[in-house]
Amino acid sequence: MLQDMPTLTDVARLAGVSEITVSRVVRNKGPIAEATRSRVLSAIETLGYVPNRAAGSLASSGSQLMGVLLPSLSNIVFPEVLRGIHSALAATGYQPIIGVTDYDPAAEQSILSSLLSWQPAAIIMTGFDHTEATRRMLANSRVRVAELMDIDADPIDIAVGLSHRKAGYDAGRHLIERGYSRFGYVGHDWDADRRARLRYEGLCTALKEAGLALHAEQRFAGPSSTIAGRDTLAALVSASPDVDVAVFSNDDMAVGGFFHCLTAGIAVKERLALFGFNGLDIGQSLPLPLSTVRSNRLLIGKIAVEKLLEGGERPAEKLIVDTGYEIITGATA
Amino acid sequence: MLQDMPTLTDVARLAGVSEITVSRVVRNKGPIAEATRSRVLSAIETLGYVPNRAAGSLASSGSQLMGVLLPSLSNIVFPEVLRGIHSALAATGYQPIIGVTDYDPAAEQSILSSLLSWQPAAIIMTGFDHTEATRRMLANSRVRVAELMDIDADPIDIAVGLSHRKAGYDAGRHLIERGYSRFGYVGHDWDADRRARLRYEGLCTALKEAGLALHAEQRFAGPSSTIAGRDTLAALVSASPDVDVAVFSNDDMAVGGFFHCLTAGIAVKERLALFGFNGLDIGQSLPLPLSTVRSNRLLIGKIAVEKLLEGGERPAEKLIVDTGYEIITGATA
DNA sequence: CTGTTAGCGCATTCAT
DNA sequence: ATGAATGCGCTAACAG
Repeated sequence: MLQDMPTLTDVARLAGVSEITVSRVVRNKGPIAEATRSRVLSAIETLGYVPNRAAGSLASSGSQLMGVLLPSLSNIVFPEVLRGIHSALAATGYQPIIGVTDYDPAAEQSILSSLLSWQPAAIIMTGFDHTEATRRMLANSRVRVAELMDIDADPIDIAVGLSHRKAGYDAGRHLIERGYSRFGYVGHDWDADRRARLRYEGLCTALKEAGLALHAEQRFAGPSSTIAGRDTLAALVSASPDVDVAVFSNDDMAVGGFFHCLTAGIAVKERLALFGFNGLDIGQSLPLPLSTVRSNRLLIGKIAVEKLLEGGERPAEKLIVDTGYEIITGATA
Repeated sequence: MLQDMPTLTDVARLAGVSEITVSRVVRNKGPIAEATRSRVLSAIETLGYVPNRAAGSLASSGSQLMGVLLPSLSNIVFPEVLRGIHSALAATGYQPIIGVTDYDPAAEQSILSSLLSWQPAAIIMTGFDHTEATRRMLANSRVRVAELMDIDADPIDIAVGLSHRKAGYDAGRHLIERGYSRFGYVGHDWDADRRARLRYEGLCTALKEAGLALHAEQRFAGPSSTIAGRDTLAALVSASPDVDVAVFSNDDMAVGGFFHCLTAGIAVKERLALFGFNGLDIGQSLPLPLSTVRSNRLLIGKIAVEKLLEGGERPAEKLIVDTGYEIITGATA
């Protein structure tokens, strides 16, 4: 869509040097005499030259693009990961080129192919749920790949995240130690959100080990949201009024649950304890800070970028980075 | 970073046709016999061919990329705009390539130059606050540009958004009609967020016209957040206990204010009314749905893409699309 | 420290 | 409906 923009050749002519010299100045590569450099720089300035990266990318068979595949932008968690990615990228001159899969492996596959066609330096994906074709494309292209959020499975190359199963387990232990025994679970659709399910499984394991079991359970048949959490807790409480703690699939749901308690006049913690997952700001700004587990979304994005850019070729060894988590005691449990 | 990936030539050889025929099949362009098409398609399949868009872009001097410049990813509003952009793009085969400016025009300029180097089909930016160099680059490149969120100034090409000044004014009128008279304003840093300031100005105009003025005012010296809203309202109320309505710079701040009222035992609406801006889900899921103004973030992103892709060349006429807003009466004012 | 040569993979002419 | 020739703007590899 551009037009007769100035090219390397124009800059070179004006500066009285060869094209490759201009190229070197632009990329800060190779030794350049200060005098030439500044001559070139001023030529660039006066012409308003903007390099054409398509050409550069073609010539060097590589790009300064990093492909990012996110399942969704509706869940605040992924913009936060993207923010971490962006913060690590900012210093480097790389740009993220993003696609949204809507939790659909087939969509992921088609978007991946379209991202790969830009010869990205690396690919960042979410989770381990890929089609066979996706795996093949990744294998053929040999780009480095990071799979984020989760470390409960075997990665293609690099995994950065936390063990959701273990986080769920530890949350269960924590609550059991605090004396709760009649557990309710308030969840959302986990066909899409596989990690919520892993936390659920971890929780159940902890209960079983303590000779307990889930006392009640309600799952909203859609994505998580404050409103879903509010309504689903209402349903849970009306079906099983005697639960003493509600564990939510995440903080959004838990904040909604908190609102329900306010409305229904349920004394939070005294009569019903609430526990979330993620450690979002909104939960911590509640009149009673939410008891939850802090996951490090920014860090996950940041580390993924660092690790991807660190090495050159994809090594034989797979890499798993555990960004950990931390139980926030809070005031709701 | 790729390696010996198959190219058009390989596909052509395997299918027994010329390169250009393969190219035509890939791009669905020009007349192709069904027989050849399927032969080519299966060759593509067996080789696992992925087109190289850098080459395509170079040859055709255009790309299927849309540059998106966002001021921030921390404020939920911008991921939502991005979601609108993405939803409109999804059908088209375009990919967004994004940059985050942190509200800094100089950063915007450098990121823009880096985005332009990919020969994007169009550019989406936020607001009207650009450096001179930015304007020059945009003029030279001749790409179509949409400036989002705001329509209170003269756009380069297309503006999509709403009049924040008018929204602030209407909010003021609405509250005055409901009988409030001792207005407090709870804001955040508006050096960055120019639109918050426009709303503030609109509010002040409405007050002045009614023979009123702001009774009290507190501005948090940082970005908006629930916690900032909570603490800043606390400061406002302690300095001026007699305000009867608090107008917040946005919903995040207002939700924080609501939490403060809960904690401090202030009867919302009876003793102190609360009013926000944006119409976020979180505000509407409060025990008392927040009184606020709905801005249409998804729509803004969506329309921007549609308008950008609609025409070919940049026309002489500038285009301004008002996506409007709507006062949500809610229950907090 | 700087220049020469040769192509990267594809799309745009214009033919056939 | 298909093909041949040419070049997009840049960089790798080697010289010098």
